[in-house]
Amino acid sequence: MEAQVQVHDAYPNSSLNIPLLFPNQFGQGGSAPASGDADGDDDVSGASSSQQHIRIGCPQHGFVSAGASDLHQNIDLEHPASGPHPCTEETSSSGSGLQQNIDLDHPVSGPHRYCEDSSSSGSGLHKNIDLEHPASGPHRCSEDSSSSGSGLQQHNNTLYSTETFFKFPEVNLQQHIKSRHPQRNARKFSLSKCAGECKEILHKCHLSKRSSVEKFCCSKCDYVFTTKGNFKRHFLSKHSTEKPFQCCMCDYAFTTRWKLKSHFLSKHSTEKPFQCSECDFVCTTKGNLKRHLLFEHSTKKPFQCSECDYACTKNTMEKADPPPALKVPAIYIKEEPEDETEECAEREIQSEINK
DNA sequence: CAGCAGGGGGCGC
DNA sequence: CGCCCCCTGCTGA
Ligand SMILES: [Zn+2]
Ligand SMILES: [Zn+2]
Ligand SMILES: [Zn+2]
Repeated sequence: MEAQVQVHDAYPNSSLNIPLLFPNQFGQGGSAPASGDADGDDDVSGASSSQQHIRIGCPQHGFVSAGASDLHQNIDLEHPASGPHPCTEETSSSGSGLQQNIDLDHPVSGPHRYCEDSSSSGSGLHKNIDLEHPASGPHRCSEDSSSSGSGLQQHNNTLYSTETFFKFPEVNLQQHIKSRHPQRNARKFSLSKCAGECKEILHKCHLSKRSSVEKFCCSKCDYVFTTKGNFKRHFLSKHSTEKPFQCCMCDYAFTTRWKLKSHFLSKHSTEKPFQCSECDFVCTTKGNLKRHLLFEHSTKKPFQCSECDYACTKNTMEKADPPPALKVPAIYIKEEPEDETEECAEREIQSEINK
């Protein structure tokens, strides 16, 4: 929560300036694959972990856990000493490869919590600060060799330039890793049973015999993806509980950095960079502006019923203008008049009629 | 009607 | 892989 996510300009048409206050101390604001470990710990609230007084550092990455159980759990889950070493990214699944991965601990990476002003309050995460960073006790920063109290304090002050509000709110090691070391998370993912499962349910296929284009099919839901990356994203969002990208201002977590960014911009930023050219309306997303334009300033009704003259601005199950005479289920409202969708709609209608 | 989260396509690096 | 785009669905005013 404390460090900034590197902000690419998601809104090139605006001067949107997200108040990310903390320098990216961990490196280049690195790529953070949307992936996680296998523990399935989806509780991003971070507010529930039994606290013990003994702090034990994880030998793998130096983070000082709040409790021995946390540490143990971490070691079991994050640094398996044995096992099949499934890896999605490497053809080699040998133990040495695993060791190599482990040795790559803490590459340059950026933590991925969006943080706003320190004067803000109300984040459930914030209340954990005292748990993690009491006034005394050893605090080894996982990314920093500085382990002395004063050194760390200085370190934290540097990291979290807005006084002391955002330090380490995470209450256990896993949460710490999730929030601080996404890159590392990615590696863990590659080692985890989660990744193994991901690999298991990925079926490469060629949709058409004529086509040489490889497609990626999820065997769990039979969805076909055009790229492996899209499949992986799908896996993470649908078949995994991991959401490594946590918002610092609320308890929401996301599977991708971009979604976190979107969330932060819409929920925690006061900026509304999208201004309607026809009225005073402003909003946070381009999509909303587009919808507004469609609803408010367009006389076009692109969605024409194939069965009658009814037309409207929507093609969804949202409340649309009810058809004049008969209530036509949304399924009967055909899409934009493209050949394929038209055929599709016709087929659907036919099948409904046949029922 | 607007805010916002979820999810997939696709492009550029 | 990160990012942007788009669409969809849910929700509440
Ligand atoms: Zn699936
Ligand atoms: Zn948030
Ligand atoms: Zn307008």
